[in-house]
Amino acid sequence: MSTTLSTSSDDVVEVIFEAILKNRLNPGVKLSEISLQEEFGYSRSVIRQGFDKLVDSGVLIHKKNQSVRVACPTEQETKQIFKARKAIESGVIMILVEKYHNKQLDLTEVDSLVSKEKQLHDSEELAKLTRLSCDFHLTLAELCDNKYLVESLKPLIPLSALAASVYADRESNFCSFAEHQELIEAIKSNNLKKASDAINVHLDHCVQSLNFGVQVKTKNSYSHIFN
Amino acid sequence: MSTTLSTSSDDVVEVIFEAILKNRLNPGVKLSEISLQEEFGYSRSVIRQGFDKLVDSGVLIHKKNQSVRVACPTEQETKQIFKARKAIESGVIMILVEKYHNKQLDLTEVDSLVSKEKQLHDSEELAKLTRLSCDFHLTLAELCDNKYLVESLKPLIPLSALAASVYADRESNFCSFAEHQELIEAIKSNNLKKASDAINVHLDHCVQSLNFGVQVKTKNSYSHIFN
DNA sequence: ACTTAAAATATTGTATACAATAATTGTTAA
DNA sequence: TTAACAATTATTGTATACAATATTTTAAGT
Repeated sequence: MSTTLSTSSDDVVEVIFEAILKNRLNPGVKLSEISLQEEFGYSRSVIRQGFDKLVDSGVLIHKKNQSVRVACPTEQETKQIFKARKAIESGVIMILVEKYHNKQLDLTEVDSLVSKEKQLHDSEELAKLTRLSCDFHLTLAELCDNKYLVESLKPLIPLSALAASVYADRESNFCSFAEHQELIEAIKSNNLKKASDAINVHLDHCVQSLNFGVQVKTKNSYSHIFN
Repeated sequence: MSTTLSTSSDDVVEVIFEAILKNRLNPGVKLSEISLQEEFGYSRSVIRQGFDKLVDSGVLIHKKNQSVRVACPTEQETKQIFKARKAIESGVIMILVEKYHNKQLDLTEVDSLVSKEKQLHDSEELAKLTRLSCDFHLTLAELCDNKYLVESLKPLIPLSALAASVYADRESNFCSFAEHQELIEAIKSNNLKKASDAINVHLDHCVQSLNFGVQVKTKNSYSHIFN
C-alpha cells in the first residue's frame, strides 16, 4: 500500500517485480541478501525489508534460516491464483461497466495498451508481451480508483507471470491480446453480463493454455538479471 | 502469506490485529517502535518488521521519519474498503455455493459462529461481537481453500473494524448476525443468485449503518491495549 | 569411486549503534 | 497570555556486529 512515503526498500520491491515481469528472474532462483548488497547499493537491512514485502505477497518464498527463492507456483496454486483473480477482476469489471455507463471512465490508456500488445504480437517480440499484458490487467484495476482493490490484485499478477514462465509452452497465446480487445469492447457496449463473461472466459483460457506436464527448471545465478 | 515459516514479527502482527479487532487500539493512535520493545520483549528490528507488514496491508499508516499510526479510514476510504470487499466476497460466495452443491463444504463451523454471535447479541456483550463478526467473514473465505483469496480479504477486515470504531454509533447493528444467518441459508438453498444478493446487501447495509458525521477522536496512550 | 563425518564457510535472525529527522520543551519578546 | 524561535529530547532510517543455523567443502574409511 503506497500510503508509505516511499522508502528505499520499495526500490528493491520494484526492481524485483520488474525482473520477474521481464522474465529475467526465473521461478526457484535463490536470492541472498548479502550478494545483492552491491547490486543495489543498499545495505542488507534495506534489501531484507524489500524481500519481506515480496515474501508477504507470495512472490518470494522464505523458509526460516534459508535464502528466499522466487516462487514457483504448483499446478494447484496456479489454479488458485486464477480463481482468486476471477473473483477480484469480476468485481473490477463490474465497477468499470458502471463507471463507463456514467461517463466517468476514460479508456484511452487501455486502448493504447492493447494496440501496443498487437504491435508486439505482430512483430513477435514475445518477451515484452508478458509485461504488457500484466500492465493491462493492473491498469483496469487502477481505473476503479480503489486502492484496496488494486492492492488485492497486485501480487497475483507477478505470480501469474511466474506460472506462465513455468508452464506456458509459448507465451504468445497465454494471455491473449485479442481477448483484451473483446473485453474492452464489452465494457464499451454497456453490457455487464457480456463483460463479466469476457473476463471469466479470458482468465479460464489463460489457465487452459498452460501445460502442467512440463518439468520445472531452476537456475541459480543472477548476473544480468536486474536492469 | 503464511508460506513463511513464521518468524517472530508475525507475533507482532497478530497481537496488533487482535488489539484492533478487540477495539483496544483506536484509529490514529501512534505506535513507537522503541516504546513497544518491552511490551513485546522483542528488539526494535523485530517490532519494525511487524509494523512494516501492517503498513503494507494498510492497517497502519507510516509517513517517513514519523511513528506509525493506526489507520483512520476516511468516509471515502471506508466506502472503497466495502466496495473491494463486495468484489472479493462475492467471489468467495460463488465458490462456496459451488462447493456446497458438490457436497464438498462443511458449514458447521460458521453455523456455530453465527449462534455464538446471537448469544453475545442477546446478552449485549457488544465488544466481543465485533471480533466474532470479523471471524465470520474470514472463515467464509478460508472455506474456499484458496490462500490467495484469503490474503486478499485479510487486511480489509481490520480496516472495516477500524471504520466501525470511528463511524458506528452502536456496533450492534453494524454487521448484523441475522444477515449472516440468512447468507448461510442462501448458500444451503443452492441458490447462487440469492446468495450473491445476500452478501452484497449485507455489505451495503454495513456501510449504510455508519454515521459519517461524527468527529474523529484520537487517543494517545497505550496502556492495557495488548493482551 | 562412493558414502559418511567433520571442519570450514556462508547466510540468516536478531540486537545494537549512530546519524538524520521530527517532536517537544523551554525561553524570550511582543 | 501568546507567538516565535532555539535547544533539547525522542524516534526513525540505515548500517553493522555477532550468534545461530544452513550449506559447502574436505577428508577418511569402505
